Amino acid sequence: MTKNILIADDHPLFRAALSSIVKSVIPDCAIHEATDYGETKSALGAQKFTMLFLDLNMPDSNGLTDLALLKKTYPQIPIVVVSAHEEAKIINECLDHNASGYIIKSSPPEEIKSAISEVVCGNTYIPEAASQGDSDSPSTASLLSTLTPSQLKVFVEMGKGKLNKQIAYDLGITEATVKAHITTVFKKLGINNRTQAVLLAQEQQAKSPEL
Amino acid sequence: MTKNILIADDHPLFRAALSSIVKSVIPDCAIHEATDYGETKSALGAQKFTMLFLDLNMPDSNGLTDLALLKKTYPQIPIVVVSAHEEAKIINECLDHNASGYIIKSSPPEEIKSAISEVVCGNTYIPEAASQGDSDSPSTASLLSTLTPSQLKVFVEMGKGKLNKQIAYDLGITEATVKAHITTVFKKLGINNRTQAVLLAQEQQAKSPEL
DNA sequence: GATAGTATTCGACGATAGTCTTAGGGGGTT
DNA sequence: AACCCCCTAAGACTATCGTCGAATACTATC
Repeated sequence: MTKNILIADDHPLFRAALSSIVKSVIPDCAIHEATDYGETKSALGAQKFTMLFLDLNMPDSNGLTDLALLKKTYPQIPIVVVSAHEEAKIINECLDHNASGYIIKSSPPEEIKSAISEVVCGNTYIPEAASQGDSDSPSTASLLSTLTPSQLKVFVEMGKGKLNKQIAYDLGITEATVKAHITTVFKKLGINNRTQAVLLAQEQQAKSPEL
Repeated sequence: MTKNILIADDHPLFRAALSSIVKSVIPDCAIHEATDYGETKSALGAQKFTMLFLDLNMPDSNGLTDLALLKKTYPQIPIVVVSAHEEAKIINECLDHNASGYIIKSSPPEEIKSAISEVVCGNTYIPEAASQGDSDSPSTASLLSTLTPSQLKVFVEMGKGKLNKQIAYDLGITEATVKAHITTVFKKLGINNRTQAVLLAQEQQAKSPEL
C-alpha cells in the first residue's frame, strides 16, 4: 500500500530536503506538503495520512497547542515534530503531547534518517538532548494534554481573545456549551478566569518561537 | 556634581563590564546596580539618577511596557536600553517610547563608549541597524506610548491576569476607577475586551525575549 | 480670567463571564 | 445492565466586566 505522508513546514528548502530524506527511507510513499497550519488541517481532513511531519513555527501556528489539537483530532496518525529548538524542556513537552518523534533541524541527515526509520516501525524517536529527566511539577503541556478535543478547541479560540458568543458561532455549538467546556478547562488547568487562560496559551506559544 | 548612574541588568558580568566603560567615559560618577525590575523601581524611588541603563530582558520584566512605564514615571531621566537584539523594529519601538539610546550587547566597547558620550551630552544614540525607515502602520509601541501613567499601570496589571478588584487594591484606587481607565485604554488601543489586552501585552513582552 | 481639553475619579447600569444543577444521547468497559 | 466519560445544552444565579454620564482638578492657550 502506498503511504501518504504530509510535510508541514513553511520553509520551502527544508520541505524539499526532508522530502528527499523521507523518500530514501520509504521509497513507496506519496509526499504531500503544507506551508501553514491551515493547509495542514485541510489536508488531514481531505484524505488519510500515515505520518505527519509538523513544524510548530509556522506563521499561523499556535505552537504546542496545535500539536495537542491535531493529536486529539487524529490520534492514530504519528506526528513527528520538526523544530530548530534543542532544549530538553520543549522536546519533552512535545512528547507529553504524544508526539512520535522530534527532529532538530540542524541534525545531520543520518540522524534524521534513523529518526524516520524508528517512527515508521511504530517506535518513538527521542533526540539525545532530551535524555535528562524533567519530572519536577506537572508541566503546562501535560495539563493541556488532559483536555478533550472539544475542550482544546474552545481553549484555543479563547486564547485568541474571542467572546464566548463568537466561539460558539465558530464551532457551531451553543454559548451554554462553550461555558460548560470553559468551566471544565479552568478546573483542569487550575485557573479561574479567561485572562489566565490566555496567559497559559501564550506561554505555550512562546515555547515554539521563530527560527 | 557627582552623577548617579543606575545599571539595571540581571547579568553580573555584563553589569561589571558596562560599569567600567561608563567610568571611563564619566570618571566623576557613582554607579548603582539593580538586578531586576523591582530593584530598579526601588532605586529610582529612593534617590535621583542622571541616567539609567536598562535591560529589558530581566526575569521579572514586562519588556517594552516597563520602559514605557518608567519613562512616564521619570520623564526627565534619560534611559539607555541595553539588549542583545539587533532588529530594527525592536530598536525603533524603544525609541518610540522615548529611550535616549540603544546599546546592542554584542557591540564593541568603542561603540558603547560613543553611545554613552552622546547620551550624556543630551543627544540620542541610534545604532546603525535601526536606520531603515519603519513607518508602515502605527506600531503597538507608539499606541502604548499614548497611554497616561495611570492607564499604563492598570494595563500592566491587567496583563498579569489580575481581576479589577485586585488591581484596584494594589494601586490604591476604586474598582470603578480601574474600569474607567480600562475603558479608555481599550479605546486608545482599538480593542474591546481584556483578553485582547493581555494578548497585546504579551506581544510587547515577546519583543524582549531572553538572550 | 475665561475657555477648552484631558486626566482622574466615581456610581449606576447593562453585558458578559462563570458556576451549579439538571438532563438526554452516544460510546466504551466490566 | 450498570457504570463512566464525553458532548451537548438549558435555566438560574452570582461575579466580573465594560460603558456611560458626571464631578473635580489640572493644565494650557488665548
